[in-house]
Amino acid sequence: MSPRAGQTKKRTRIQAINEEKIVEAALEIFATFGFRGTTIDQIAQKAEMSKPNLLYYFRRKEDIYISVLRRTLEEWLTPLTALNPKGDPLEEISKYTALKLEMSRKNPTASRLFANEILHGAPMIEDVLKGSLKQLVDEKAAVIGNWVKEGKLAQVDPYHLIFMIWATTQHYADFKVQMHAILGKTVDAPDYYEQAGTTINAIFLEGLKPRS
Amino acid sequence: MSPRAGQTKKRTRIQAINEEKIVEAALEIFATFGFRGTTIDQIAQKAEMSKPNLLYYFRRKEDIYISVLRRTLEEWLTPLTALNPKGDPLEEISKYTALKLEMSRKNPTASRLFANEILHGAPMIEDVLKGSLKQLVDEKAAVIGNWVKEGKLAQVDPYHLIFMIWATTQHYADFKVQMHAILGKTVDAPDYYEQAGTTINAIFLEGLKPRS
DNA sequence: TTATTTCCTGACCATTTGGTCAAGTTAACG
DNA sequence: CGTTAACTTGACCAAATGGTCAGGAAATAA
Repeated sequence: MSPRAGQTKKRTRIQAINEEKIVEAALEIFATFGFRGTTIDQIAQKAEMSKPNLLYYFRRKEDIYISVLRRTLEEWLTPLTALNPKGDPLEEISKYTALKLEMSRKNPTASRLFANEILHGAPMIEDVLKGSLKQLVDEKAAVIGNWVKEGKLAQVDPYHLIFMIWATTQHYADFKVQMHAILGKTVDAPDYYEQAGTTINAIFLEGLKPRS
Repeated sequence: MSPRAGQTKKRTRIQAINEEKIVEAALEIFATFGFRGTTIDQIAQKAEMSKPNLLYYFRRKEDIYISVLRRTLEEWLTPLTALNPKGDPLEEISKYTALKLEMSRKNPTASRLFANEILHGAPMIEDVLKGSLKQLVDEKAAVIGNWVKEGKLAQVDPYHLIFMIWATTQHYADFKVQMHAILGKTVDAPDYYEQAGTTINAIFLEGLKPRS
């Protein structure tokens, strides 16, 4: 019988190994070529496995994609969870921003996969977005809203602020190619992300107005 | 003989009309499904034209795509051109940001098309990015750099600032679906983009630190 | 009007690709 | 060791899709 990945049916050793191999290979391919642009053969090849064998673990291409997406999404949202209502507001936001930027640097593939899905209307994860994601964001937006009310932050809309942080940091993963084209090899320099972080942080905290 | 779109061969009346119809239809389809995800049939249907007829004007799918991309890219970069070295720095940047946000609102399709291309490695427009785009950005980054030197702006890296502006504003087009999922119907509210603009501007100018 | 060029279409083709299946191989377990 | 269940594969299929082509319809020019 087929193992039906994702079920709780007592996974075999080989099953665990192979599913892991497939999902890992699929992440990179999907992120690069998108869902339609990816062929099962490509994934199979990268996972060092025959196509029928791959399809033994995941019955449909869509199943692999969803599996990869869910795993990525989970990882992707972790930093926001860490935003601490009891911490210092400016510091918390700085930390969160730095963490997101760090993720864009270390795992741009995940960011691109996610961006691609959203860009195409998020057909596979609409429910997650409207469910757990919305819930988490609502919660953290409330925290930020309180900080604003208490006068610990400038008067800004919490949701738009969160969007701004996402946009700014993920841009370094999603639009890497463009940055590379504009800046030349600088992008690979070790201090590139450091400089990005400094600039982002400066603007988020102090804004562009010069202080004398 | 085939008309070979893009050539300077004395375009007929019908040719002009149909090429326009095709490119316009293609923009929306490509932006929604990506290059690989789009079928010629889809474009033909949207352009109210048979597939062979469409292929009479554009020999290959790629030709349509490139045509759409180039046209979009050009429009997309116009606002940056308007950044005036002799204007007031903060005002110029505010204006530019507002303009980009406005474009994201009015023409999200173009933004998504572009984002999609970059995300997939920009295989078709690498030369443009490294050419005219780089040139333009270099020029404007120098302008901003001067403002910083003159003490009219806070100490920030001009390139990263430009990236931040792009990221923040385009996010409203590219990640619209996600925002919609999180905020509910609010996204369609008339004051939604106004609120976005206010927040973005406030942060870019003043930062998050509360001022008493 | 007539000749010529441009435009348009149905039918067709080759390739790609998601997915199946019967049969063989390997691992696990008693 | 033997039996059973899990795993693997080559061969195959149907549908989708990019693209061609010969010939007909419509403009346009003479």
